[in-house]
Amino acid sequence: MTSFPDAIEHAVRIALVAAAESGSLSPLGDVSFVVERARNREHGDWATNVALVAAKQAGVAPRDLAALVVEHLPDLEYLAATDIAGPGFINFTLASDWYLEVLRTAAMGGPDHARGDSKGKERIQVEFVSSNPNGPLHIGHGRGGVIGDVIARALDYAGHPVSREYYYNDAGVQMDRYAASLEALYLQALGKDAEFPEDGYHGSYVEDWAGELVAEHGDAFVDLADRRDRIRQWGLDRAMRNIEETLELARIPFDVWFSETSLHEGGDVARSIDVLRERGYVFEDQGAVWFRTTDFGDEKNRVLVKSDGEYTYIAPDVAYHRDKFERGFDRVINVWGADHHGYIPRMKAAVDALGYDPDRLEIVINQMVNVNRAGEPVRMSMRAGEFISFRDVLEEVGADATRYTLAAFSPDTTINFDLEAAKTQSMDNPVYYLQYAHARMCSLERFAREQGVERLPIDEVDLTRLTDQAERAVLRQADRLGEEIAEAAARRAPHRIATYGTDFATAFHRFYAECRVVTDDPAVTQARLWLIEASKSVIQAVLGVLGLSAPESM
RNA sequence: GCCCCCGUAGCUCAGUGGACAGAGCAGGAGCCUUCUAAGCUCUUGGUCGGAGGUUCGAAUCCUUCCGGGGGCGCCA
Repeated sequence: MTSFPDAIEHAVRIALVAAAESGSLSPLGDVSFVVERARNREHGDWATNVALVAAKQAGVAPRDLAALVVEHLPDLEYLAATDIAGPGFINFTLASDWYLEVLRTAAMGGPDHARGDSKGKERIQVEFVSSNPNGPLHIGHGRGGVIGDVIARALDYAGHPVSREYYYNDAGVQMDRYAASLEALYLQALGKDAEFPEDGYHGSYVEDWAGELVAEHGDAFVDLADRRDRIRQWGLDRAMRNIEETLELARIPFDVWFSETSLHEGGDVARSIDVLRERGYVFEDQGAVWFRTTDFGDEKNRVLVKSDGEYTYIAPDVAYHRDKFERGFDRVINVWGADHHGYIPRMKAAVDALGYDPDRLEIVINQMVNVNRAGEPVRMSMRAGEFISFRDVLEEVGADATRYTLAAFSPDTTINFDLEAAKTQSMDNPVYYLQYAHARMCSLERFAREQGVERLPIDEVDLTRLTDQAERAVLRQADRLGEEIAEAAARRAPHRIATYGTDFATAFHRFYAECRVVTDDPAVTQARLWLIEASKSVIQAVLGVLGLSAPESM
């Protein structure tokens, strides 16, 4: 089957050569031009700027060059018209046959009809959330979670083998502080004398969980020699359970849960430092072991092993990234909050120093989320104790509206997440606009059935009865599905899918308003029922990649 | 001081080299005795933060300044 825009680009190149051979144009070298969808309907379906970019080299005015290209253009399937417009754009209008192909493909292929081919696609790991297992996820983790999840879903749809991974720091100092806090509260709850650690965790959840610990184990841990370790393990399990439950509520699945401790126990941390040392990037100074990241453009060198013999967080992270590449991923994407952006040069340096191309590690940074309630800021400090968790938000606002709010904006933009606005079932909340389109499609099909209208096999239906502009507009939008998701995946820009979904829903809602589906004309009714089937495929694909539910009625 | 993100309509944001800058909300005017009005149509509203530059062409790329947010540890 013909595929656009490739077919047009190919035809234009042929035309350039043909024009040169006919003597009306001096031969051009490699010309770099684009063929893209026209923004306005008056500009047809596809447009190329070839005449604008090549005019200077050809020594011909853009519009004249465009005319030469059009004149020598070979026959192209599905092409209905070419026009020269504006400063020298060539616009291509497709025949309605093309859109009936789009309809058949979408209607028969279901939501997966526009999935990309996996042939030759990079194997990609997406690592995200990766919150420390010492407390609930907050909204920032939630944003990273939704962004990583949608990127992974989009990559998968585009044809990439994808592995979704959660890395948890269950070793390290933060874990000690958390365990010590739990331990102190546990002992205090049992009436024992215990001092709360100065750098302990103050969240009210710590108190709640210490209470659970007492309820579960009573004073069984009090006199144990390995009390702290037992409590640490219990606390780890408790936190992980909370995190897993929250992610499940948010519909964010993972393929691999990777433990930092496993790196230490497997000797990978020490081994990775050895690798760096062998490659000449390690030195000792003031009793500490240093990684010469400045060799790779970092602003200063970084400590791997502190003078007290403890690893810094960098050491296991080096080991972890080495492990990722040893597992054979072509590309590794990490989704981090903006507060970690300064860490990128270090991590890139590590990958480089280990002998891997640092470009294979990509970091997607997402900006902060401010939580408001009816315009008033909600305090978000972990330390202050009172903070609204991601789970609280999911439970209050619902997974659909929460996910949409976190996915619909560019990761580069700071989000002001207003709980009241997100809960409102209005157009402040475009998630309903998308879902309503789906519910409407289902409702139309139900109504047809209730009226005794049976949809005939598509081969027996005259799709050429779809002649309304609104019908064609739906199919024009439907045609974009595959490339929009692929583009969103390639740019790591999940919000593009939400934008596209809104465009599609708009076209559908307009169709609904313009065209009555169940009519006195059975042929038209049949054709429109198939248009709805195709539309369902598209909207379900969009909702699926965004991880939103597709309600059959609202 | 250095680094990252943002600055586009009253508000929240799309648009990162193309053709008159878009959407939703808010404001104004219409559309339900036949398929869901969580919808549709029309309309008001913009020096794309400022100034230079590159280009046939700049909201988009470069420089610089201004404003807002975040980050710069032998913490993670």
